[in-house]
Amino acid sequence: MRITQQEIARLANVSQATVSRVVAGDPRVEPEIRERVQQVMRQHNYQPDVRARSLRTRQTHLVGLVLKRTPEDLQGDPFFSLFVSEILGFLSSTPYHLCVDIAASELRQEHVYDELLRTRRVDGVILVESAPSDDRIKRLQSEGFPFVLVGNPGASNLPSVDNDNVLAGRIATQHLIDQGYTRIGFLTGPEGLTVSHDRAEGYRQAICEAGQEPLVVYSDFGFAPARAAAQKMLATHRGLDAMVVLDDYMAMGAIDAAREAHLPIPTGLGVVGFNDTSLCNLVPGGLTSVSLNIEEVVRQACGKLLRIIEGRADGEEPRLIVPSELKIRGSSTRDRKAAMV
Amino acid sequence: MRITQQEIARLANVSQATVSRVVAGDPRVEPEIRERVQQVMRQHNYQPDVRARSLRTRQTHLVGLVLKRTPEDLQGDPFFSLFVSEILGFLSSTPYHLCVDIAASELRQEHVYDELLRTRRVDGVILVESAPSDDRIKRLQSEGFPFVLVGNPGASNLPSVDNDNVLAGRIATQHLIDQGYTRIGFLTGPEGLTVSHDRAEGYRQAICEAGQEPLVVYSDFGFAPARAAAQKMLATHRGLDAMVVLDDYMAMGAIDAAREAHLPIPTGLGVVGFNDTSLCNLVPGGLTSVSLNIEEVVRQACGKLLRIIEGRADGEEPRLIVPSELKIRGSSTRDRKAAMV
DNA sequence: TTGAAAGCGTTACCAG
DNA sequence: CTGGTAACGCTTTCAA
Repeated sequence: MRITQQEIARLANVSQATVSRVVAGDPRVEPEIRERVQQVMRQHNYQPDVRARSLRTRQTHLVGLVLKRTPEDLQGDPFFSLFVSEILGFLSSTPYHLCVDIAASELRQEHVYDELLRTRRVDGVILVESAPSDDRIKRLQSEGFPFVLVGNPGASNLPSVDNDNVLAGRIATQHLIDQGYTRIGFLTGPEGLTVSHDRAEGYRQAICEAGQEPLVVYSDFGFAPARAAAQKMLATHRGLDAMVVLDDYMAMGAIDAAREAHLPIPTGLGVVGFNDTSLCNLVPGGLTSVSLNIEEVVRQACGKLLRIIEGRADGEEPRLIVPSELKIRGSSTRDRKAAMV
Repeated sequence: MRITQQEIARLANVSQATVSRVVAGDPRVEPEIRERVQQVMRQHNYQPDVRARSLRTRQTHLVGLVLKRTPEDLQGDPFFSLFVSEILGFLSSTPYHLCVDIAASELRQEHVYDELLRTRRVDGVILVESAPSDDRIKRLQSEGFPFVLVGNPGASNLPSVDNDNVLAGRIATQHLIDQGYTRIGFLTGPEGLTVSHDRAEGYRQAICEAGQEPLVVYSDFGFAPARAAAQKMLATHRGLDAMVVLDDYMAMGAIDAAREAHLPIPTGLGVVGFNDTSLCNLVPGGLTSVSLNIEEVVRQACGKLLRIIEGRADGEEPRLIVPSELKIRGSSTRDRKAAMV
């Protein structure tokens, strides 16, 4: 059994309360006594039991991240790595830790929700990829549980950090129009997700302003589904000469489909992705991508969550928008003629 | 404040002890009473406070994963996604959760170690990429703290799940030899890591048996460092016609370096990676890779850890080896002549 | 400045 | 089968 304050107290000939004060750095302790207690603590390598402390202080110093995807969907997705590693980086300079959970099915969602929040396992949660009508959000709100949304401001005024996805979709599309592409499709994610919808909306705006015909195709996340969807798009719509794709990973799928269809990139097919992940440098000439500054988004989201948890988020504007930025590479620049395949 | 057993007891006109029994599913409760209590619990959506429970039972149902890399190193690395998502998948069917931490510097390591283990925040830890002489391991052992090593059996008899990395290195190398490559280099990870060393050892064995000259180059993890190292290798050793690379992600860097050096793959340069990640399908013709069956490794490691935590690992063989398997694709098959670049 | 003691919400033991 | 009660290890009043 681990050594307790009680033990330390006995060994240092003081009361357990005094040991607690020394641990807490309470100034109301005679320097001499403090020294004696610290000595004993060091000697026995004492560390306070975080479970007992949690029970008293009602804080676990744990933040939860609940992912809605299946393990399979997560596997090769660099967005996930980026997201998690950025959270870890942020938290490593705070007293908080990260508790990750995965809950693909509705049933699991419910369960994880209960297990994480209602049992008070974590102090707050970061939610990603939640639909605007997400049930969890209502429950979170009604329970007054600290949370922050990433990527889904929706219409309401919930604490969230997001990109202007409509604008991001616009930027990507406008860039392709400016490069002279005339039949531009949009390959997006599953229906019902705000990201999918918003970026498609921006795409529509730009396309319509340019007097072109919009074409939006929904697909599941991931390389293979995107590839299949892109194959179908290319087969069905022969004139297609460019694609905006919901994320870089899916864009890799589209690029693979183009190769199979013997369409050189960017001359035969222009491609723009989102997230500006490390995947972009993996395709010859590079993949043009709209950087959403995820690092910044995550940092802001974590900061906001901790402030909410600690009650320091008083007059703070709940919604925050982090600007996007187009990173132009070979996959969309016709003049460069950086052929691949 | 969340509702407690005390409250439930009052509302159901029973003692708090009885409520506890109902929660625990103790059979020694009058069915009628049980029903009444459950009714009240449902009504108020009662969930036991995990912090109080942890304090009593001395179990947090949390397993820790401590990563030694920096957030930057983690970013685009699909091995990390794979690893974590597999753990999550496994744990989601158990009552355990995952607590991830990152600790790049020695100082942080020490700190995270204390914070996670000595404070009893988690029930056990999964260690990856630890050097064989890792200080943490000794401490873990002397404290009797449950842990399992992944990827580093070293010489000792610690609980671990691993691949036979020497064999994996051999397989990869032998394959290139069989394909007729005659000047094969090995681009490995940082020095001092068992994986780096073991795979290089297998490489050396195969190379020497074939009467070729070994060439091992160390590099940091990640795309960019690997690319830089590969560039240097290709510049310094002109005859080089194939490379075994420590992981797929780094192999992507090597492939990029080859493209810059105008070496077509696989005719100009044969490449074999490790891990068989989704990256392999991202290069035209595919990247040949030694699958380490990470999914299986992770599953075994998690299972073993939980057994150790729960004291069910009695006579169990501590070390476990999961077999590797070569996945042949275009990047190493000369006959196919699937040129890229 | 220090100590005694009251919880925090459970589990588990011991009587009845 | 049920209720009372003592921990679990800590923080935080309240007196001294």
